[in-house]
Amino acid sequence: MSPPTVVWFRKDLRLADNEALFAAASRDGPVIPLYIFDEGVGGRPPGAASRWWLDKSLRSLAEDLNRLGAPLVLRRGGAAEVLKRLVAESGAKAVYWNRLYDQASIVRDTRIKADLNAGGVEALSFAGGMLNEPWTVKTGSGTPYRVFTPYWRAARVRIDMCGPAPVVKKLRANPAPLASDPIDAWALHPRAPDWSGGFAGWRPGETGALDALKTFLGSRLNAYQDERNRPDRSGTSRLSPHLHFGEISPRQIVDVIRRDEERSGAPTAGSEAFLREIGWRDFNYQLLFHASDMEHSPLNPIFGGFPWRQDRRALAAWQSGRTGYPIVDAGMRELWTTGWMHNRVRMIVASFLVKHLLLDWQLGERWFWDTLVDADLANNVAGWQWVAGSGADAAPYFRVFNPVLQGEKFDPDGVYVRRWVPELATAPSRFIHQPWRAPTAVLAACGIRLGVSYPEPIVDHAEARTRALAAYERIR
DNA sequence: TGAAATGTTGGGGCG
DNA sequence: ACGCCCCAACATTTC
Repeated sequence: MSPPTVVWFRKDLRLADNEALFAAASRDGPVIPLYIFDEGVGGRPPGAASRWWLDKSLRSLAEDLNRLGAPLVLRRGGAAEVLKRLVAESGAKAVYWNRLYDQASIVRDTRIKADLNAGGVEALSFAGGMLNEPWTVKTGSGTPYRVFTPYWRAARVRIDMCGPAPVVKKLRANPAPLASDPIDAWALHPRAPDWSGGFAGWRPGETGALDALKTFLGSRLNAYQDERNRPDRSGTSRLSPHLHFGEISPRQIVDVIRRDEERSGAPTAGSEAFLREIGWRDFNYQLLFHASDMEHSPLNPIFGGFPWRQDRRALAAWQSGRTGYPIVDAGMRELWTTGWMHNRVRMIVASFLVKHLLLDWQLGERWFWDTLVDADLANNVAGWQWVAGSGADAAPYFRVFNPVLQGEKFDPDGVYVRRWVPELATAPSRFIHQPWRAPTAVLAACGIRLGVSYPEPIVDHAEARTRALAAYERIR
């Protein structure tokens, strides 16, 4: 009997387009699928919303693997030690995994690979969940791209060369059963209190991911370019958490879109716009790969001296959706309730924290990390630095979103605001994004008491804008 | 993947 | 009829 191969699952909780799993399944011996819950080395621990998702995603993966014949082994602890022990227990001669690209994971995995190899165990890593790995797309002079558009021009043509790995249909189980933690023991699902009631719309796991993609392609892709900025409608793919956990890979998405295009003749504006968003994900990964300290410090060094304010009350108002700006508050409450926020609104609330409140983007980044089901180091860090103006290809600092205009433009009837800020549900559309401008009689007729049932704006937009521009002048 | 300030233009009211 | 002014509407520039 050939020795078993361990497949170490990380951010690739899927059976399709899983190179490591496919390679292991193609060998003679049994396959031991393993997931390690490692809260120590290997980057920051997942936030609360991510833990909620991980719980369901692992259960789904375990079911799928059972169906293929090889049960998922769950273990907790330092990855190096867990792997060493499992290899000894099982007599495995190979450990396969799909690569991660953040600094902490790279350091850990490199060491593990060397240790395993030194112990006579073959350690192999495979291309994971990107269209192009971070080091593959370079400018003519060999440096990484810092601006998205030229990056995408170069990356876009390369993605056509790679197709997804075949779906794994059958696995040979390890003859001897291996100990596995009961997943309940990891307490990933919140209790006392269980605040996850609003997460019920999600279906973590590979099946849920494929269904989400199918629904999106079938009904929303065509209009994506126009609808994706409308938080009052469901124009986005909602694939972000599935992508983060690797329940579906970008390559699968490209593949499905391409076959869709072949059927209809030509690429549509919708599919190109959507691909571009997947391209942003790759772009962010390669930014963080080439500048790993951007997790903690601004990519543009002049922002190191930025005069951020300290204001716990303002931060709390932002976090809890009580800034008095309806579109901001709606977004923050959608996030808190569902673990997700529409991308357009993410830009608005982020701009508000950084520019209107002059609070350090890292405070917002940490909050998103804890509350988003799709919290992803590269996307989160790059996104916040983009908004703050300190990142690569960033929005210029003087570009200050006006939350009233943004609301009127992208949520014209206030449908989104009414949904998430029920205190304002009866406000006339004219004033839904600026209730403080409504005549007293109008407010009274709707039962709104500013400062009582809904807050007054915690900052004045014009003043905040001037203050932000002045702060920028100080570091310029 | 903005907004606000400033500049320009052209139609219409009006003396 | 003519010029002046007002002010949308749009364009450009500045932050």
